[in-house]
Amino acid sequence: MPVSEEWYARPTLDVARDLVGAVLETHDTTSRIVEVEAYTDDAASHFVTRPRAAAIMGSTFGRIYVYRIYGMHRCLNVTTDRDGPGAVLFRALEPLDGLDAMRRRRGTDDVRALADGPAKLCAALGIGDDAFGRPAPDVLRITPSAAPPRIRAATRIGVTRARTLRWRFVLEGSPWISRPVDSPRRPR
DNA sequence: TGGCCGATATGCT
DNA sequence: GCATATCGGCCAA
Repeated sequence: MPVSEEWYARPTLDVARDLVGAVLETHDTTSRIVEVEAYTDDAASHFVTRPRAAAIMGSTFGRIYVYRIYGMHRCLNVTTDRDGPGAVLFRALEPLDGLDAMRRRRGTDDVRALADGPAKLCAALGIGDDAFGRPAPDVLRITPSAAPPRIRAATRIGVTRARTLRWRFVLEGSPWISRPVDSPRRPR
């Protein structure tokens, strides 16, 4: 059973963890979510660094938040938390079905590289700026895994602030993640 | 209104 | 490992 908007109203970290291992369907693709990151009101969050563009993080839950970065890339989030600002960034997917559509939109035949990064998966799914603000269930059908998967927590990728937070969550042992998890003993 | 910077991807050394 | 494409969002001035 796909989740409703209400499912995203819970605390951001709970939603983020529950998304790992879930099956994600769009109108023409099916994937497993293998890597996400959580953002709330921490120093690295767009709610802080892009207060206007990311205001949706504070005022909604269960809505699509798409942002642009480095001019050409788009990344996909869902807003969370009824009681405060929050969003979960989708960072990597394991493609299950609709591979041809993904290949076409990504412009590559390398299955490994179809969705192993936030901008790559956004392109692979065909999510554009027009999805901004739409109810998540209208765009993404999310079905959490029946049995809780093994999850590994790590530091978030590419952020320069709030580096100590381990709010990157990956599916243990998945070969589809965007980068190896960092060691807890050697924070960067 | 100018200038800096970024939750990235890719190609080259 | 490193350079760089490419541009919206933001804020200082």
